[in-house]
Amino acid sequence: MQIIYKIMKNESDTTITGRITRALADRIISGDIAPGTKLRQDHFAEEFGASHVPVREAFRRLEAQGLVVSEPRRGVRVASFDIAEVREVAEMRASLEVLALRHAAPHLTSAILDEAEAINRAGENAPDVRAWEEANKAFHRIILEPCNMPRLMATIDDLHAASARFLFSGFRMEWEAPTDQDHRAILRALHEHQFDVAAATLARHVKWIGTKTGAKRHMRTPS
Amino acid sequence: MQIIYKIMKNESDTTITGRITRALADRIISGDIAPGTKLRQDHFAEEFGASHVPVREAFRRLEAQGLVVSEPRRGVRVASFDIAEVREVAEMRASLEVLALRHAAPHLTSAILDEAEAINRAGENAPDVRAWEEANKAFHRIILEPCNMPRLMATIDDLHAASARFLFSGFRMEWEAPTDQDHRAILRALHEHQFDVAAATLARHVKWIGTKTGAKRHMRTPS
DNA sequence: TTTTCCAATTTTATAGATAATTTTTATCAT
DNA sequence: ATGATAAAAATTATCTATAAAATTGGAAAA
Repeated sequence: MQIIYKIMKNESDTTITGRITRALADRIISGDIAPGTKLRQDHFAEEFGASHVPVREAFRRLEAQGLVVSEPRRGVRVASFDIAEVREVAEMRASLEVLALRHAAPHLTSAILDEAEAINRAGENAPDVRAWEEANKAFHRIILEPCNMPRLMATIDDLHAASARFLFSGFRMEWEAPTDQDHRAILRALHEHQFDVAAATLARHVKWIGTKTGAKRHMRTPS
Repeated sequence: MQIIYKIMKNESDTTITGRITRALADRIISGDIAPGTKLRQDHFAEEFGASHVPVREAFRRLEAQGLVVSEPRRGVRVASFDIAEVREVAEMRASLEVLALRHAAPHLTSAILDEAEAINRAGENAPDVRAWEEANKAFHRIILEPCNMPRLMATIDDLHAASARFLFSGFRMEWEAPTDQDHRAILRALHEHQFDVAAATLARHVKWIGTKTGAKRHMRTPS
């Protein structure tokens, strides 16, 4: 999967396929398009004023990210998920983010940690889930990025996208910005060079998000 | 990256895109097509007696697996790799395979362990690297699969493919089938329900493969 | 000789058209 | 009514054609 290093950057806007990929990913993650919905290529071709070829290519990328599933000759539909997958993604994130943190730790400057703290504060004041998730992603990314492992980061990004889906599906209405104790604890540990503590906290944090988020309802194909 | 659950099965042969994807992946992994080689869509379209549209879709899948890199409007080329990436993939594998093993452990029957042992023996008698790698992959897969985490397994599969590339590139000529002590140690630990020992051995084993394999030469774009 | 620039060629990206398959709908028999 | 069946419609997969961009090769200038 997922390894589409460039897609997260602006290179995707160069090509029609890129624009479509981004737009569809956004809608799927935000829950705008429900799990199980079948995605017709002509429909989106028309919507984006394009032919269906770039739409199909976008589908392939989304498939690689695990956002849609594709059955040959039967089209693609938005990937559905259940508690098991929520936990699976959380566990994968925990493992990989800890790995990233271990490698990033030596390169973490206090400038970076300060910025992380700023991002964290922004998250705590976020007006809605969407903004909070944005800050949350940014927080994780800024402290992990210095690991200098592009493939690892790409995989983590994909997992974040999956996590975000669960988050938006579960918390949609009854949500308020929490003060993120875990993030603070992680930063404190990093400041004091207690990398094992930081890693352990990060792992617990990510797994907790997993259970907290998806436990409420299953998002299954509407039958 | 990577999450193309179906591709490993036979579903890929249903469609032209699938056949092309499989064929190209095989050639890239085996080193048949060198890193950095630019892949022209028309060329493969002609070779496979198809148009370039399915070729492009195959490219997108390969891109997701990290086997090719694509620059908009400039085509795709076989992904090159260096020591850093070899180590990166090894570390990711170590983390994720340990995770998988932890979840698989409770479901490991002695029947499964016996089969794993048989596969291991087959690997030790393998006539060439290719056969050894096949057995190696099968060994890892059979003890991890019971974790029942499809996304995790798909990611691990992609990482295995990357590892195989390094293996084939580094050991091409001077190779002979080793008796795999690590595999045996892992099985022994699993038999005795010493899961932590098994996990630790697995992690060390995977990382060792990483260093041993890729250390010899860099595969960079021929300039 | 080297460099720069422009045209010719190649290659990618997208569109439009066609074939093949699946899904739906309507009809008929039980 | 219910279920099976077949024709019709819709949809996917692929092909052929066209447009746009990049690469190449060579000519002109320094």
